[in-house]
Amino acid sequence: MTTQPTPDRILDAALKLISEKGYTAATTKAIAELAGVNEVTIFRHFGNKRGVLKAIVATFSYSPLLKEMLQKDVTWELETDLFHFSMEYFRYMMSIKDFVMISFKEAIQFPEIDEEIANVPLIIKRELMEYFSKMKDRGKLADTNIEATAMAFIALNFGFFISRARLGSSVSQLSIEDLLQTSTSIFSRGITP
Amino acid sequence: MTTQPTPDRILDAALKLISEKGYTAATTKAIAELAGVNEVTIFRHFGNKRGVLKAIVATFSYSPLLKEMLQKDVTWELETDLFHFSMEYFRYMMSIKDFVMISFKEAIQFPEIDEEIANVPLIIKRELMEYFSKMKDRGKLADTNIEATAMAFIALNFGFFISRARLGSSVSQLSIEDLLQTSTSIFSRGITP
DNA sequence: GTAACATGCAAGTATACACTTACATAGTAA
DNA sequence: TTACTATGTAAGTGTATACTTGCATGTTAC
Repeated sequence: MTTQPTPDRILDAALKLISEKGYTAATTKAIAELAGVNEVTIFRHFGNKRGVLKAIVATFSYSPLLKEMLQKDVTWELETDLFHFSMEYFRYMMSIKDFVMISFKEAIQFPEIDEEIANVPLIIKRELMEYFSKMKDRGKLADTNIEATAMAFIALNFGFFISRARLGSSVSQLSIEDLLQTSTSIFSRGITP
Repeated sequence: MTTQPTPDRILDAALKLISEKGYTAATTKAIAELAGVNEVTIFRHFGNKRGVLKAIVATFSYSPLLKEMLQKDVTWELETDLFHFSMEYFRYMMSIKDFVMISFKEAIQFPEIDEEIANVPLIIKRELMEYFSKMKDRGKLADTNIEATAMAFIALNFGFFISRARLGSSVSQLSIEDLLQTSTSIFSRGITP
């Protein structure tokens, strides 16, 4: 059994507690306890509490991974691509779920976090619009406003993610796969010429 | 100029500060200052800080208003109804925006709030499913899974609301009306037989 | 073996916070 | 007037929090 290095354990614990309780309510004492280290160790590594948050933000900083992910495996078959995109998007967002939750809680007090998260939909919007443009050129897309179409698709997937992340499956027992299957089917039908 | 009664002013100030900073970071001192009252007055009215939150939750308690709103002005013309629904939903959510934000921040620490908010999609889902069922009977709906369809439509609208509430129009300059027009058009096209 | 380093432990400081108490004051109702 | 109610003011209490300091201990690198 390999133990994680101390700073990592601290960041993991902080991520969990801050995403659950918010920055102010997540005390350094509780973070230290959860990480299994002494409270002073936190200050030795990160200077002060804010330094811990800054380190968390740094680990989530925008990576080209997202853009890459979106461009991978394109088949130029509308429903296939939209479903694939939705699944990838959902997986990606779930992987940064705790960070998204922090950004919801601390957006006003820590604008740096907000910027980091607000970037995601912007990147996705650009990629989607490019994809839709090309599909239009190929005659595979009805004559709709491309930006609005992209925004609608983003809203749809974002909505699914937030519902699951916040409410779990209490609203609907259906699996994400089923839900995304249906939604992308409806959506692609709605924008097919 | 009529001044609001003291308890109301306190609740308004608390709603604003807690929705911005979260429960722990919104101090009673700051709430009192914003409300223009003395700090002790808060405790005289609400006992303790938690009492303030409880009072806020009470004012947002589920009213039959939402259900009523959803059943009003149904024309049994798919696109018209969906657009009307989306606009009403958006307006309603915006009116309780601060409360939704609090529920995002304090869900784990105050389950009562969570229940209150988690109710909204449940009610809407039920109403939407009933509407879709009837549309199916009238032969105006393609043969899709009704629950998944309702969930997709909810996710779509929820996504738009959260985007606006959190990110404003930084992601897209298009007006909500335009966005909802496009999205409902796509959606209704996608589920029309 | 020894020096450097990371961590634990114990104790402490200053501050901010929720909340209390006692008293003064102004407005309202009988 | 009198009595009551709502609020302000001033002063305080106990606690929790972020953060510091000094010293002990164990591990690693050479």
